Amino acid sequence: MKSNRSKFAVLGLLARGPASGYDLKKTIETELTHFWNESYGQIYPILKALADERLAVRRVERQSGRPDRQIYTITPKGRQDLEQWLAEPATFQVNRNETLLKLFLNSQIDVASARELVARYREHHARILTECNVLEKSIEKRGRAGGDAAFQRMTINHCRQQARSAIRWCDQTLRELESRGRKRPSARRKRARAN
Amino acid sequence: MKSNRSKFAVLGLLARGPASGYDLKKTIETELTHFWNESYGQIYPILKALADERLAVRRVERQSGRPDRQIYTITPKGRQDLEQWLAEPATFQVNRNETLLKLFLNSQIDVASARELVARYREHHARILTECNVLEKSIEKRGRAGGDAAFQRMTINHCRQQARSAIRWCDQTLRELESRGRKRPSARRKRARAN
DNA sequence: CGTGTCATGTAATCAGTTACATGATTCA
DNA sequence: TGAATCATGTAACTGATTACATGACACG
Repeated sequence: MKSNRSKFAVLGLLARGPASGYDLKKTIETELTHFWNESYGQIYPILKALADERLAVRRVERQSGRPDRQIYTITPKGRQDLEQWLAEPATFQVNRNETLLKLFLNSQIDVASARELVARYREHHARILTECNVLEKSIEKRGRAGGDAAFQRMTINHCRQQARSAIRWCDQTLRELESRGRKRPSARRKRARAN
Repeated sequence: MKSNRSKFAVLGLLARGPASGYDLKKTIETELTHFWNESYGQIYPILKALADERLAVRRVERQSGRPDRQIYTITPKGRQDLEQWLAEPATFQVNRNETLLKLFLNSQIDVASARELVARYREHHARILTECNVLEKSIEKRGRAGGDAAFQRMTINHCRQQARSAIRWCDQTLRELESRGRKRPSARRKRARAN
């Protein structure tokens, strides 16, 4: 482990209250979906490591009929480490975008598949947009007491605005592709016609 | 290798013309920077693998004074595989956003560091924005003959619009944080005052 | 004389996903 | 009866970065 982002994601969620690995996964999949993800293959080993480092303690919640729940609670030391990490500036890395890569490389190929590519991309972001709206409504309803909800709303706004902007780009790009498709057929189609 | 995205990124760039690993890295760092990246640790082994699979052929360009260049040229089979991959729909994965994660987790902590976080995020996107403009000018100047430039411009537009949208979000969020900072001090500051 | 560029490659390590194993319960 | 949910974990593997090794030349 070097950057440890997953570790602090887990630790940070524990700071909101005791939880099991299963719980955490649920939370990530609902509240953080659009800007974070973790698999069980990361979560469970990390929880174990947190306990080893005394950043969290583990307690077993017995259940009948179904597997016992392993509940982790953050320790003061855990909180301290977390705050330290939160105080450090966030790092940035390139967001790889397969759609843009394909579009870029498509130049040699054909306009129809470029259109297809962008259309799918649009659908994807339309889906995200509706998911953001659903999520926002759900936090409105349960109206968390803490100032917590405001921060969550900020993250949702970010995702929503990015999605909207992506959709606008798609529409504009589709228009461009359309006019291109009419005006000058691609190299590939030219080749096909020549045969 | 399962999804092989890096492999096709490399192959796709070779489709634009013969190049060395060093060349490819350069291209990625300039033309694809905002939506793709590859390290030498990926590029060189991939080039070797492409040659093994006959998707590219390798030739040595002798140089005096400096190391020989290993030039790779895509083969017809390589082009075929590439086109197949391009025709497949792009996959989507969560774009992990460390800033949003920290903001989300910050709820418990303090408003000042949240502000700092967003301010840095803003700077980051302002930087991207200017880089996009520089890049666009550079492709305008050299005015590639092919329809190539249009596709590249599309990818630049995407990145630019995302950056603009991010900046707008930052401004809006900073305003919100400011009003919060005045109205109700965070839990942490409250604790500090209580002592 | 030091920094940056040109140029290629490998090994070690980290980060992350997927597949597999297990098994009871609930709901349609 | 079959699918989904609850629940935890490991092993194998893929994907990607970083550090290391090498060495000449150009530029200020």
